[in-house]
Amino acid sequence: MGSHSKNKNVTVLDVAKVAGVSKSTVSLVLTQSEKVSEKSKLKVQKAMDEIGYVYNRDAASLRSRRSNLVAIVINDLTNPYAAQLVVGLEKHISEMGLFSMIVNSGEDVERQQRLVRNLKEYNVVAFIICPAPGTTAKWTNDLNNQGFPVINIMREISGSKVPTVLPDNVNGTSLATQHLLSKGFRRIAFLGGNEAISDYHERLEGYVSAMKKGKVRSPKKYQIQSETNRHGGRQALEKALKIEPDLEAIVCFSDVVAYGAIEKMRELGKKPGKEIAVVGFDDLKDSRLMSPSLSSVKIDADKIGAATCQILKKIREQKKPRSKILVDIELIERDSSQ
Amino acid sequence: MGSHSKNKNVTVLDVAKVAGVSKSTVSLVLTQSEKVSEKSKLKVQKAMDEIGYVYNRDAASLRSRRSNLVAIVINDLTNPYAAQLVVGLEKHISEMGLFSMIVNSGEDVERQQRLVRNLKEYNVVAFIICPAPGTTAKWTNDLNNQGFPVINIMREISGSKVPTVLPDNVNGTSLATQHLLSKGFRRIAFLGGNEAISDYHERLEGYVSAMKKGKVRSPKKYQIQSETNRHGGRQALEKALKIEPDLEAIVCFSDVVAYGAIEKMRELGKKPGKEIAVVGFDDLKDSRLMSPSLSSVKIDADKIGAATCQILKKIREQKKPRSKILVDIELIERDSSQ
DNA sequence: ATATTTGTTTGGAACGTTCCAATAGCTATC
DNA sequence: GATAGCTATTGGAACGTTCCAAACAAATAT
Repeated sequence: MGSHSKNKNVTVLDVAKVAGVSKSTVSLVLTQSEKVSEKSKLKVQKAMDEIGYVYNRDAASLRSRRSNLVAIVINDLTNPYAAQLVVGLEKHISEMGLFSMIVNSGEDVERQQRLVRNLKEYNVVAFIICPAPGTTAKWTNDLNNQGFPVINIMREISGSKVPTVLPDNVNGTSLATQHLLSKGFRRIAFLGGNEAISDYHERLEGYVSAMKKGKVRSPKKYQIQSETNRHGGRQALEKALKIEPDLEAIVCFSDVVAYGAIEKMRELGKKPGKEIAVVGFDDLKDSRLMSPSLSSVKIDADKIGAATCQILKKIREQKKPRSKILVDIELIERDSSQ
Repeated sequence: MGSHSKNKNVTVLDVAKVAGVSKSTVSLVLTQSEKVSEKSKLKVQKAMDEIGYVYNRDAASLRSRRSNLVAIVINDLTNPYAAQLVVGLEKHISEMGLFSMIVNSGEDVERQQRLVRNLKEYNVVAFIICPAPGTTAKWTNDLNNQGFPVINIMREISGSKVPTVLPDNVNGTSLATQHLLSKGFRRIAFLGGNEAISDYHERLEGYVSAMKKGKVRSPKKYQIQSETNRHGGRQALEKALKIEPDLEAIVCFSDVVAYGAIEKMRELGKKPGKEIAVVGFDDLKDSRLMSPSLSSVKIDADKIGAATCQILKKIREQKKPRSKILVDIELIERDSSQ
């Protein structure tokens, strides 16, 4: 039966006493200083194990005026790509010796604002934000000017001065569209997404420019907006088929939208990949394994994480980071677009 | 142009000076004490706005020996139900005036251990853990005895003394199976899940007992384990049809497994809901909107969150919490099982 | 008028760490 | 053998808050 009491904590002083050194030496060990002898280091570590010492980050952070917390403010945890992204970010952040504080804005600007206000109180190293729709440049800039480094990811805020990490959206849908054109498809629609988010405009632009470059007719009505979830995909496909019964292929705003569209095709008796070719965006884990396997534009969450941490490193070194990193994408051709 | 400097922070002393009160009074306002006059309170709040004061939780937490952080250690953020669960938990936790620290073990015990070791350093109020397979009772008990309250959710650890919140798994699959039996199906298989996790055993038990109660043959070979993702569902269904070509219905370990199974059916030319009835578990948001809409056993993430916080409240009040809360489930009948 | 109660406000100490400047213990140099 | 130049170690102060016991102010009771 262990002790439930929290009356008296084990502190560096206790460690110091047991190890036979001063508290300062213990502190040097804790901060992994170079200038502590191997002998002292071992003594201290042994003492810590022995008496069950737990480092108190509150005290450390208070005194040193820097924490090891990085805030990740994600737009929607229940979106599978967002979840994948968080995992990728977390990995790189922890490799930097930092700890991620993940919060979910749920695409709600006010909630986002509230969360960030709270997170400031923890003295976080930086805010990594995938901004909710409606986030203003002023807000991100103000936050930055208050001394909190901000990095925007996935979505761009026009006028914002904070460094931003983005996938090469334009190139992504452009490659996807070119791929479909090269397979001989002509009546190609763009499904899903909505104007409130910057990536919609970029992905749409890639599609439009590729169609133009291919000299293929692409009327406005081929651009069908929807919610960026499965249900949105279903609705968008239904609408698309009403507008263009001879639809040959679709470029989707995201894999999730593609999933919905494929479901709807089946419901309407159209064979996905056979009668209507499909390319998604994100390349979720499931896309490789479904049937037909889904062609998709892969955004490597690991690369996004790496790029974000590259900026984070610069910031910690007090150097000026690159203001924008475009992470390259890759078109993965699978059965849904043959 | 704001100041980038962090040389000198604005503290309670500055607020006190501006408000014309003592730092102690400012502190009382910050901790929302009853015994500060309305007049002082307003003066202090005005002063805080005026000079842009940011509360320093490190200092507060250090002095008061209690933080407002609750650790949520989730098994797999990329699992859609887990993400939904986190959102439900977060809501209730924030309603208690606490802040969630979400970390992802990725079903890896060692990573889980490392994360918890780190989180201890933040002096968290409690650990809410959906334990990775392989988590031992000793580990959770030790953690608890060290003075860190632990609450297990979704998965039970036999021999563990920590309070646990679970959905009524047995009843869930039992209802699902009874429902299929009442529709006249007889050759009903149980698909997905694996023995490393406690909920598998419970869900399997519900199915087995309902089949027995219905006096319907249910050989061991009707129980087909798999990974608990989409791909696992696909494989499980394929295997099931090899073993029993005249399969009439399936009870799935989770909705995600059901999604995979449904995909595979389509690939093999079997109509889900028409030729093979399907019931899932979790009731993900998508399940309502897909086609055919998926019957499922709903675990209300909000209820799990509420039950967990009920325990958390008891713990904070130093009272003994209930050692186990069984959250009721609900069978949602939709088109996939008519 | 004085004593008592009630309710607010207050300065000093404390939380557990890191920072800093000073010191001690070396070794190498002259 | 004295001095300089390292390197490793050290005690005291500081970070910004809350706790505590004491002081004060206002209202009520005697």
